[in-house]
Amino acid sequence: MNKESIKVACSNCNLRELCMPMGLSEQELRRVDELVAVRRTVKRGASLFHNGEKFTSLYAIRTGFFKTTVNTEDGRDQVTGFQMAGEIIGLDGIVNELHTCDAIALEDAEVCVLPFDRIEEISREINSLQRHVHKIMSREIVREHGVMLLLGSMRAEERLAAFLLNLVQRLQARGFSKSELILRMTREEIGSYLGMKLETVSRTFSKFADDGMVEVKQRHIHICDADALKRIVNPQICQ
Amino acid sequence: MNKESIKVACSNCNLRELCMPMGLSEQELRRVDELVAVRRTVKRGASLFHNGEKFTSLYAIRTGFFKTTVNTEDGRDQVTGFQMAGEIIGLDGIVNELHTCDAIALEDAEVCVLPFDRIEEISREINSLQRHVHKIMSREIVREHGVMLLLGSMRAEERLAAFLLNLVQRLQARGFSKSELILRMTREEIGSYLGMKLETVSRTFSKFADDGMVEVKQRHIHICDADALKRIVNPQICQ
DNA sequence: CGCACGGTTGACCTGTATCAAGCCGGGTGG
DNA sequence: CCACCCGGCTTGATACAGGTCAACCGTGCG
Repeated sequence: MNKESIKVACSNCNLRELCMPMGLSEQELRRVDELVAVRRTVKRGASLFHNGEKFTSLYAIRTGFFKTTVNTEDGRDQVTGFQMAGEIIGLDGIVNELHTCDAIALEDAEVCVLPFDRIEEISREINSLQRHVHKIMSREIVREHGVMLLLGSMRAEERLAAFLLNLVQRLQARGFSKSELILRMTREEIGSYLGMKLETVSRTFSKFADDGMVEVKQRHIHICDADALKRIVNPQICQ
Repeated sequence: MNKESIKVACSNCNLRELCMPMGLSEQELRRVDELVAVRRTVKRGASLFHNGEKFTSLYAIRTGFFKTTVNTEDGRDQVTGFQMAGEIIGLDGIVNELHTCDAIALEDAEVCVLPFDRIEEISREINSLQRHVHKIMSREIVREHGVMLLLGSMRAEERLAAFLLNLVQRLQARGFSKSELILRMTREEIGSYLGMKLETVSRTFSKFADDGMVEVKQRHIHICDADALKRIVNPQICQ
């Protein structure tokens, strides 16, 4: 476990518009800067927190890429999400002050540690921060509704197409290409997230490639025809 | 849409320990009582809110039983949860100030309307209420992780067994029998929630009945052997 | 009473899992 | 620097859980 005490300021972080509410005054910004205690680096493959660990803080991802997984006592496990820069992890820990999932870095990562009692304290004073915290939690609930829809009612091709479109859309919002991406996770992790086996993930990639929708070269994905993928997810609408 | 203005007090509601934080002072309790504007009754089959409607309030269920569903433009829909007395619905609406799912009453119901800006206002003053709101949202996130695990990695029998055990456990917490229950939803709604077809739900019920684990008579379910159900969900642990 | 909706059951089909073999590419050690 | 190894990926053959389609039943309501 690697902890470093690099003091940082949200006020001049380039991810601010992802983590923080808009339209704070100078004074409020300074108040929020106090919130971020330290940054912490997490090496690829290491965990940010584990199921059962005491919850104290949320984490804002500055760089890197994470997966979160829940696991049953009998060894089954399920990837519940993939998180990238600007996203917040750890919300699951609030209820029982224990984390209920593992957060594992899929590449070397750096996170801002946000002690939760400080968040609560400051959000009592700054209304827009309070609202922001509520929105972040609500957004996570809505995201999970989407995953439930995917797992409950889509077939393999639809799931993978939806997954790729979602990833590329989030990357695009961060200034990356909307047609080129590098997967940070294995086929098995994708499969776990999408409720399918790694072989099925692989076959479905191959099928998409055969149909000329994507080019797949290991973890390098080029999306040639995003509309075709959209039509797979939602056949009715896209003619 | 049925709206009634019955003024009520949380402070002497018998569901208080489900909706409200513990250990409030007299004065705080009075403050919280101001929160609940009105109650609203919802007839069986009617909606409390719809996808796309403006979000203003959360709802605490006083009596009755709801389902929430998300739907795609192309007509697919997915039940994301079943809610009973003491539970809070509407959290999905906070992010975009629009509801993103439908809440439908499965039997005549009564809810307390909790205007969200009042919740935010009062939770700035009462720390334990603030913490309580955060916990409710976090609990919903954790619940959905559980559903993702179910949908992503369990087989039909495991899903239905987990579903029954969850329902009966929540009913028991409300003072009902731990072996007897009446399903408020159709086989199709159960199937949607569990990511399986209604025929499979029906067959799986029949199989459980053949194996002597439950007695099924339409929507009346008697759980004869809860341990056997637990063993289905989690074979490793329960020998 | 009869209709309609929800539920059950059967026969058959298909999508995905499973099992197995082989490939590719990157990192390590000689 | 090259050879080897190993983890991750692909592909094929086969199996099976659950989906689909269809017929029928039961029950509660108008």
